[in-house]
Amino acid sequence: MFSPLRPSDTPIQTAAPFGFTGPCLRHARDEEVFGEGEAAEHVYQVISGAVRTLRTLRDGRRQIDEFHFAGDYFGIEAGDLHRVSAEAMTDTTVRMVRRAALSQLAAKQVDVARILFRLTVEGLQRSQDHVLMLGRKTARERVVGLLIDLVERTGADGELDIPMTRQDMADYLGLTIETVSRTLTQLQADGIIAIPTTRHIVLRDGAALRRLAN
Amino acid sequence: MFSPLRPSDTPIQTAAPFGFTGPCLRHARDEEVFGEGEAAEHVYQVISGAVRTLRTLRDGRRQIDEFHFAGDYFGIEAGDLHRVSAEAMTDTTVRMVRRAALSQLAAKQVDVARILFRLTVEGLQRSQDHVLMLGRKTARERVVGLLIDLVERTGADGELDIPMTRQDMADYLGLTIETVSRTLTQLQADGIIAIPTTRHIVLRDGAALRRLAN
DNA sequence: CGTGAGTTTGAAGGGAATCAAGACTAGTGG
DNA sequence: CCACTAGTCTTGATTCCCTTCAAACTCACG
Repeated sequence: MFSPLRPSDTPIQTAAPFGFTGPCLRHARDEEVFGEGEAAEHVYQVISGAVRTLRTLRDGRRQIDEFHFAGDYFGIEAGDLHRVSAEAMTDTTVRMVRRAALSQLAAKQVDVARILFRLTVEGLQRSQDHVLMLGRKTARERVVGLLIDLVERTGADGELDIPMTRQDMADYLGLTIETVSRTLTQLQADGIIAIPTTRHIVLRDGAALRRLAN
Repeated sequence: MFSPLRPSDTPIQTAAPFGFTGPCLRHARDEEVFGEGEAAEHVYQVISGAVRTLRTLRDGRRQIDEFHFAGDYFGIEAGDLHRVSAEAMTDTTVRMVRRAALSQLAAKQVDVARILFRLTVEGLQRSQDHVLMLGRKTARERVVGLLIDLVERTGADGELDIPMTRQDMADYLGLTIETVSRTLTQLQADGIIAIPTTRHIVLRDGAALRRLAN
């Protein structure tokens, strides 16, 4: 899955929050934004669409690190290389901000540095939540946790339009696709959620859901 | 993480790197340094000994987020409250740096801000490794991964003096104490490690270990 | 309609958890 | 110096949640 940059992907300059600027790039579904091991010369922000960052073991086992939605930043690294790869989950637009420029800006403007720092610490805390989930929660608790997280980040009124496949959910939750599917079916049978279509989930009983999340 | 690690009994003391200063406090084994939910007014550095940061679910399930050794920082938060608790694993000395002071310092000195940022990003990357391990690795791979991590951070020449209990290892690896014990026994039977005493492990075959780690 | 990727469902198996003793170890006090 | 003790660790037997293997189903799209 390489990313051929089509001529139609004309970069658009737009005003970014906090003065972060850079060209915007479109990526088709499943296209790679950057790959594990590549030079980390940019930081990215999702303008529209959704991105997954992930790591892969040599034998193909895949772990999704994080889902990124409109407004979210990704691709921040300590070293020179990307340690995860990033792929568009749907047709997606991302802004690229040159890392060198960003670090210069942060050196001059304290508020920029502060914002970057806060974004990173928040990422760390999300990762810590992820660790707790993968280390100590049951399949049901994990699936419920993801649903709650998604509705808080992207959901309108308990309605979820899910951009990821069941496989993505499984690879984020440290489960198999079958277990994710079965768990969702069970939650529907319990009347806690409804699944009108595979990519659309309605949270019918938020309180019960939160009780199951732990 | 970052720290060039000395043996745990060598105090770094007086000259704190980068001018981070603050009083040093001693904590006995299993004593709490700070608790989940408490106000996060300090950032901490391990001077000697070892600290675990962890989260606990209401029903008692425990997940250790990270082990911190001499030189390592912990307790950095985005919000006002600590989201993990921290406990001394052995008799430990930690330096407390006032958060407000640190943030003022970072505002004035770019290099301080940069170092803080790098520490945080490295913490994030360690957490991402942890996620991959918990989400997609087998019990054996997890135990081996921990051993390798420990020897790289604290080990002298393939010799490990382990400050944590089997329960700590289990709670870090998302396993039970029995599984950790069985796995270590098996690794010893395979001639890959030796366990002269419970708290002392010798890595006899580093290459084989790395092969098993994935 | 066909076609295939994605999803669901079923049956069987396995890796780690749980339950249950026992063995070790360090610390304590006689 | 050595029994005593509590905490920790190891080992064994069994169970169970999730995985694996397999097949059928759904639905968007040519």
